[in-house]
Amino acid sequence: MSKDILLFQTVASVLFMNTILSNLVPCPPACASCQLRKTGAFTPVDANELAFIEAFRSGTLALQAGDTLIHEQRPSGKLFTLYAGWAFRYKTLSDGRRQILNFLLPGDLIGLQQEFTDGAMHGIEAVTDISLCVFSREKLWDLFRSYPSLGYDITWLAAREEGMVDDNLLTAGRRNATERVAMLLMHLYRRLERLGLAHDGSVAFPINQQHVADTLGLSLVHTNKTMRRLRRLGLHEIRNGRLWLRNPKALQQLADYYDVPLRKVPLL
Amino acid sequence: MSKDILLFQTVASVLFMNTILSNLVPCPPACASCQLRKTGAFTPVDANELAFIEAFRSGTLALQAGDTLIHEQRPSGKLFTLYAGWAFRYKTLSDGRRQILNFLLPGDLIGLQQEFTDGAMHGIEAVTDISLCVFSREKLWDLFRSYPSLGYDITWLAAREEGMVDDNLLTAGRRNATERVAMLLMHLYRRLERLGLAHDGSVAFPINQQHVADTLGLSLVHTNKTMRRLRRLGLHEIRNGRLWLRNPKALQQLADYYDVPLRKVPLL
DNA sequence: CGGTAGATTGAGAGTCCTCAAGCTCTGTGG
DNA sequence: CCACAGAGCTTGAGGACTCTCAATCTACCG
Repeated sequence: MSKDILLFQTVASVLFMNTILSNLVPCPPACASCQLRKTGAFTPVDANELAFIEAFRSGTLALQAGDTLIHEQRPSGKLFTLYAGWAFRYKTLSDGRRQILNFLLPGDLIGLQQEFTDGAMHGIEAVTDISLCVFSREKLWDLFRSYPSLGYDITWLAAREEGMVDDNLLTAGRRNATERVAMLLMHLYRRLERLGLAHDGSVAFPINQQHVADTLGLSLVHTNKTMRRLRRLGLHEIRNGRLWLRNPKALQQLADYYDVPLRKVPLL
Repeated sequence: MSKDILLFQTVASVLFMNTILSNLVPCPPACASCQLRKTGAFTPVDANELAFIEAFRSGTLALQAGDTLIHEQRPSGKLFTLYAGWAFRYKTLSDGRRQILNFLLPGDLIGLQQEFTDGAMHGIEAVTDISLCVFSREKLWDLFRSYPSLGYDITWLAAREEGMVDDNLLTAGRRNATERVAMLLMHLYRRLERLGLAHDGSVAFPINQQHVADTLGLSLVHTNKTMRRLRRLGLHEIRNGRLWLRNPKALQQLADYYDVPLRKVPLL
């Protein structure tokens, strides 16, 4: 830590420091100044809806990389919208084998299944430092009653996430290691790009090979060898926490990936 | 076909014949006489809601085993509730590899993702002859607006189905062949049991080993060898289209399966 | 009795996994 | 300024699990 930073720390709160050090983007105090909505990736809401969302929101929350937002098995009582950073949903078997179900990126609604699903639960863990808007579950019914349009949006989000898990199941069940890696790279790149998070042909890529392995249902070693090969073939490059698709065409073909028209998505 | 049947055919419509021959249970003309609701597996609705559902329903449909209800890629414009029989959701890669995403049993809502999901679509195929209630998608928004409680129910169903796909992803990604088979047998048995479809310790089991393989992400041959072994070990038995769990404890342990308290589920 | 769908089995080949080390980079402490 | 520890990435080797190919067998149907 440099002298300047140390000096700075004497006048800034530790919390704020963490923010600076990790590049965490905190949630804005009011939904009106939400930066996510300005990306154009989300469906617009009218003033009334926005006001309701604002009232629905019970606060914000910041977690550090590696923290657990929702524990497997333990119901959470809250809903969240991920505002900044990466997280993932996962399930584990009792002997520790872990499967990542899907990654959560800014704008994703978190915790909906906790309420409804009757199977065992899933956990949610932060990949990077993250900031979230918090909603209380008790008010969810109010939302459906008062603003059916928002209820409709929530159903949309639920169905969209299911579609994502569907894709991951197809990948884990029927693609080989090479195809799986290619699929994941394409999928994440496109999602981030849609959010306007691609810069100079690259996107942030904060996950490690263990995350990739747990997502794809592969071992760490085989994941490594597969990614290494794809990199040697010049298909992609991961460096300094960023991902470049050096040959998207080839990756797309390998993965049997189809680009879909980017639709706007609801944002709560 | 026996003489009696041939004789009978002369006075009955072919459609009706199909019904008889396949044991198809047709949808009742009115929701008030819905047999599914009487099973006790579903959350009760009040008279107003029931009336709305009745109005929402635009008709019924019967399909034969093997028929495709919704084609991959092609949007369907309709929603369905499966009334009787088995179906499944699936996705395929362009070279034909198929992954079954989840099985659909009586009471399951079908086609919700078609509206919302932005990835490629999934197909839906009938395993047995099936009968369905049909709803027009245009009225879905009406439903949310007029009966927020039903909108809430639909979100519930969407989240519940996602939970099921989550489980299947964990299975395909992290369980070995033996565990996968054990998991599927437990899962299907419990779901059918909950619907009151277990009789004398067995449930209908109309799927073949190719279905099992496509569900679990295994090859047909390896699926066969695995199921054969479990049967030799006395864990289960499949005969005449029915499934017996001869040793549920062992299956449960193998699969790392946890029985969950059976909650009532909404029914549209 | 031939034809077809589905279940079985054997054999050999691959893909993927586990075990075991090294290597690189970064932050920490002496 | 360098040794050291920890996290993450890489590589090699051998073995286990699954896959593909090829038949055979059974049950049911016309």
